[in-house]
Amino acid sequence: MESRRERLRAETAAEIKRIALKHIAAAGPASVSLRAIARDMGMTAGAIYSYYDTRDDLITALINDVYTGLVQTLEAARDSKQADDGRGRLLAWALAYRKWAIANPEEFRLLYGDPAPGYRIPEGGAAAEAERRACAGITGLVAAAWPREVSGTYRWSDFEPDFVALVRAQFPDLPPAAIALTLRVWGRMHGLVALEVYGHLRSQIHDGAKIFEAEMLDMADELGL
Amino acid sequence: MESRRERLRAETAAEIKRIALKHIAAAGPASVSLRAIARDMGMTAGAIYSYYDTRDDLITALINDVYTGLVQTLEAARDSKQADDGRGRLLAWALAYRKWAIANPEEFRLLYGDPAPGYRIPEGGAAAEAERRACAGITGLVAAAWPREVSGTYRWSDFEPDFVALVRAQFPDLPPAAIALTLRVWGRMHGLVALEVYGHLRSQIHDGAKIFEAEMLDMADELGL
DNA sequence: TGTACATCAGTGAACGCGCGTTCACTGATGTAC
DNA sequence: TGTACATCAGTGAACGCGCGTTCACTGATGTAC
Repeated sequence: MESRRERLRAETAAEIKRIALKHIAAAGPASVSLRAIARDMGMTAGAIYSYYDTRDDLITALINDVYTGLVQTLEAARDSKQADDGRGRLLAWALAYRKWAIANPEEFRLLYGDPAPGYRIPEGGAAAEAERRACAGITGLVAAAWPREVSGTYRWSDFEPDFVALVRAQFPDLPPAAIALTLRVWGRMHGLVALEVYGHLRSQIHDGAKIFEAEMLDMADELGL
Repeated sequence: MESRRERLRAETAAEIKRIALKHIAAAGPASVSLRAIARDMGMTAGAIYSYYDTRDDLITALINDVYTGLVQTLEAARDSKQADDGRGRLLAWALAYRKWAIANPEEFRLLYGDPAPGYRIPEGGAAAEAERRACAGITGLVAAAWPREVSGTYRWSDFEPDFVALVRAQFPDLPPAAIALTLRVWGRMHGLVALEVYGHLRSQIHDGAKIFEAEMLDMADELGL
């Protein structure tokens, strides 16, 4: 029931994002400028305002798209392994995370660095939704390794209520300590990748794949997977 | 043997950095602007060019100072523990890393995020020197846990030659696998801190201290410390 | 101690840039009769 | 099928902004005799 006009409109909105992403990939998140995008599209800068109210709105849309894409990639990698292969699923997720980051460093910076000068991430946006989904994915991977022993004792009140509600709905049997472990696993996956993408391993090592894989293998061992 | 003029000059150069750091702490690394600094100092923007040839030169100087300060903090924390307390020293270093990052989030972003729009880190600068020093510090902590078993087999050629030379001079008995472990330890320390500083744990947890400490305790255990 | 000169930190004005955003408008596309 | 009108995507010019950088200059501070 969508008119020709609506279709064209949606296509233009999508092309704006496509060009913006091209700029990000080429020169980093800071290079997203409405004028530059318009120039590339053969349009006037003002025209973009029919599609996005504000530059920040566009950035938000980009973050949503990129984050959703990343999560889909991770889920697909995980699901390429048998459901009962907890170890394989965890490793597939982790390696896909690094692979995506190395292949899309600027997009990684968009999500996990400073998205753009002066930009503030909106509180309840769709990026937060994608982040929740990623987090739930890791929780599922950790759940496969449960029960087990970890450092520290936790209560549900250690976590944000909204997040607790979400987790408990999806994983009714997991204790708070498992959530703590989920976040730790996430951090452990993230650390080497962030260092590598931001160039901090460059003067030590040419390729971070090997130590990242070793780290993830040992992590899987320690999780008992 | 320094003249009055030289002293004043050095003081002004230092004040420029001090004000720049204040701006970074207040509004992030992207907010460093020569004009804003000059304004705060009651000077003209052009005057800064007697002290720093370029905006990027100033940023480089800031990164050097901040990184050096961080490394000194870490070394001091480590050295507050007995030399034979390998576990205590590792934990002191790690906790000091997070504490510094949480207390100085914008400085952390300056070092580990995008320093400033359009800024490229110079190759052989003093920031690289500070990074080497940090890396050597962790190597020392890992050395205390050696020998032990880890995933993967390594050759010296897996690492950058300059870095290898440095490590072998300082720790002649360590094998390449220990260096790999050093980088992994660094990554593991960095991951949760980076996520927390960039706000990615905000919707899950109010305070990352507890899970970070648990992660570091388990890491020390796994290192056999 | 006093004078003549050199140094050099800081001024102020200018250059040229790209940016986000607004707004009155044009002209093509769609709709209703 | 043809006409009258409504919609609305995109124009182009403007606003005001802050930025890095350059440059001829002034005037105070230091130096040499």
